[in-house]
Amino acid sequence: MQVVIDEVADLLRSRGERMTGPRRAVLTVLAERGEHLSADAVLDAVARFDPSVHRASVYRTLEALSDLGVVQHVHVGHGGTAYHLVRDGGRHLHAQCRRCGAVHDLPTDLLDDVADRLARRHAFVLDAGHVALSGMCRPCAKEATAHRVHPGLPG
Amino acid sequence: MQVVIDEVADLLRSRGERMTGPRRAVLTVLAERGEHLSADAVLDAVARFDPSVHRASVYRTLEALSDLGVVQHVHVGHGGTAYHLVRDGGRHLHAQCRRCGAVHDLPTDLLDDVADRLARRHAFVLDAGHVALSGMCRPCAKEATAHRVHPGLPG
DNA sequence: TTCTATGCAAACGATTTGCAGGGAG
DNA sequence: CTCCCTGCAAATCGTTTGCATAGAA
Repeated sequence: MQVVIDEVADLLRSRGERMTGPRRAVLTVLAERGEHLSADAVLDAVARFDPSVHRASVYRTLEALSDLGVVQHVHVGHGGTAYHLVRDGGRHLHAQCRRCGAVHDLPTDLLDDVADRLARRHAFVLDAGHVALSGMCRPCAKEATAHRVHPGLPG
Repeated sequence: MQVVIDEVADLLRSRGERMTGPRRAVLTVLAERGEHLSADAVLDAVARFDPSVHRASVYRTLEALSDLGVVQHVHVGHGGTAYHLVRDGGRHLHAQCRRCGAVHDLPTDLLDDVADRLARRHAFVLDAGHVALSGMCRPCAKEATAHRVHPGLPG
């Protein structure tokens, strides 16, 4: 984890930028929880060990780290954005459950065929990882079915 | 077009709801331009023949028509939402160019195989039409390449 | 010392809500 | 005559920006 911070620090300095407290904090949060976090979730986690870090700094840090290529963001349904460290595996795909909101990682090649078809028949160059596919994870799908009102019953 | 309005009016009344001026206006706009419109674009178009229709009513109307199943929305990158009438063909898919913002329609079956794989191997039930795939249309992809700074050139 | 990044507060754009009155059925 | 829908204004949510200053190199 310290390794991550040191590497990013070098990267920053090589561009005339700086490693600071808020940036260390954001990196730590993203590294410790391998998940996809909203800006707000990052802020919360950061605040837990340094409440003086300001909301705006979190946004600015996430942007700076994105420019560096260290962080990526995914657009998820309903206008949300999720951030995560770029892992060694490189770009991967995402699917978000519209019920519980969780973001799942998917293998990079899942949409390769679709990308081919899009390029060939629809003149469209797909950037598969930038927007999360939408749907429901199995547990939520089950619950949703269970809670659905049965035909014939009141309500 | 009048047909659309009459049908929706019946649907509304069958639920104890009402066909009103603003709702007629929104339906007309969505029917006349078969495109995917943002709430703001709908407002603009509506205002052209009835400026007294309020922004809030457009949002409320779009929501009401969505509940009816007459209108669908798609989430597009960067937090936008696009609305369109449900066409006879039923659910279709969308791809948005992240450069020019245009939303393209795609055949419904494009993601069938992917949906199968997701269900089988990743316990995820895909709702393919609800979020637009992201990428670039060919013209934009060409321009983006052309405008890219060449290595070795200043800038 | 220099110049980037920060905290703060205010601005922002898209969407939502409470309320009293207007109008569809 | 009812009660849903509307216009209006204010609130809300997530994000961005201008500014003076703290602090990294």
